[in-house]
Amino acid sequence: MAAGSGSLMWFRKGLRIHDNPALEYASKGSSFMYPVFVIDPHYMEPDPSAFSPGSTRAGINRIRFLLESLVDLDLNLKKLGSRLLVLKGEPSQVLTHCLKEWNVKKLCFEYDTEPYYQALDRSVKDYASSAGIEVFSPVSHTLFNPADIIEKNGGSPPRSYQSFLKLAGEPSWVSSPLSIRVSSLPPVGDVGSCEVSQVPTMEELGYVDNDQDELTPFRGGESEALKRMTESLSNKDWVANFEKPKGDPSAYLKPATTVLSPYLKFGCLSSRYFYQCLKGVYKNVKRHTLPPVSLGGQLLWRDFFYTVAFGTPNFAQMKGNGICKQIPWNDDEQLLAAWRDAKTGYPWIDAIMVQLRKWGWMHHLARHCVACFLTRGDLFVHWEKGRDVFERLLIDSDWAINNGNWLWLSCSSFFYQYNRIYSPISFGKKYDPKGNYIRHFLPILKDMPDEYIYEPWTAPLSIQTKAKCIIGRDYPKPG
DNA sequence: CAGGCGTTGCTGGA
DNA sequence: TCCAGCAACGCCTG
Repeated sequence: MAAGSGSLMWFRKGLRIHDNPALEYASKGSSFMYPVFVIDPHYMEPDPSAFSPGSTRAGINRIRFLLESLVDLDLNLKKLGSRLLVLKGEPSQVLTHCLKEWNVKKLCFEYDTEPYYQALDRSVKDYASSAGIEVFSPVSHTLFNPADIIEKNGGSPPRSYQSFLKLAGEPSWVSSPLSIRVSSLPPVGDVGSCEVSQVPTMEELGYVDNDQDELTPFRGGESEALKRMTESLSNKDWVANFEKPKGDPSAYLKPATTVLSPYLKFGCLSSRYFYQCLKGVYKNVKRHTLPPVSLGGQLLWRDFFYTVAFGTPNFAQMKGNGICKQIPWNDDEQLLAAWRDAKTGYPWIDAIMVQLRKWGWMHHLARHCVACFLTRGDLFVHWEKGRDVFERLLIDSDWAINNGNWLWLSCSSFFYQYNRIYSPISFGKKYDPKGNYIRHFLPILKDMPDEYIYEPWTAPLSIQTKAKCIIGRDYPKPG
């Protein structure tokens, strides 16, 4: 096939050109480079039996976000003289076939700490080394290498944020420039018999009858990520004074946070580049907030959860998880379904669940409210059940962070002050006394007077009639 | 092994 | 807006 040396750049996360060491290495000294993304049926196969449109593991919002990110990646590759090759199938089989067919000498992909990729990458690496192919798999998804932190701590991950900070220190790369701009890439070689396609549409993937009436307002892709980051960082005052717990969870027209999490999840934005840019802002202001509440602190939380998740066997479950408190949760499918389908009868809780379903994103504190409500706060349903719903519906769904936060909120690990419960009535009222957030996501309650919007079951029947919302008929009464 | 402390609770009072 | 009181867990440090 290709004379000289060819390389294969395998994209999974890390859907970006900037600060992408695997891409840089793949392009260096190669006469051909094959940039590949594999549509993995494990994640992408439509599942009509799921509780909302999408696949078994991802709702349509996240699948759409991924496809948008791939389209943008393809465009950015094309500007550099390359393009994205999309293939379908079980990734290790597809990869093995491509490696054989294209006769490449180098296989490059970003290191991934999730169990699914740990197993997958093992099999791909095994094949590559048996075939004499060089494998380059750098850590570039997080600020630190989780394995380094664990080693520094004597083999086990730190279990508190403060001890994590001490172990981590400043990232080694922080003062040296990251590779942000790429001027050109090697051309794509002959694809031979491999079935290469363009980035598919939702319809081509088999998502035909999307009955969802409102889709996420957040568009995927590296270009959008960089634009969004630049906009957020341009408000230096806001950046310098950012305190996560002071954000307003009911703000939806202009969210109280950056909403960069979905871009970090897919690697459309490099967390390291974000960190460096943030440092640049901090340098130019008199004073700024600090971890854990600062904006930079949020990136460190991300690394904290990646580190604990990587170093904890059975992290994503209660049983066999050494850091998880063993709690006799109930297994009530009806309570779970009411929570999942926004039918608890508490407008604040239900509105958040509707935002999750429609947007695939809610404010961090809103997530806390519904997670607390499902588990230790009210329903006492197993955190793994809530985790599954979030994992599927969130566009920023991240294995380590999602599981970590469910462990946190259910008081199973990291946090144990179980008497601190978010009130499903008064917590939201503090921020949004008129209930604008509820009215937007639960329009059935849009004419309910302010004084009853958080507790509509207390409204006299005459008021309910006037508001065209009878509790128990048009909107549920709390169980 | 005891004491300090922990990103983001709630209510009620000043 | 800030505080005390509530009741009280378990990790980390010395």
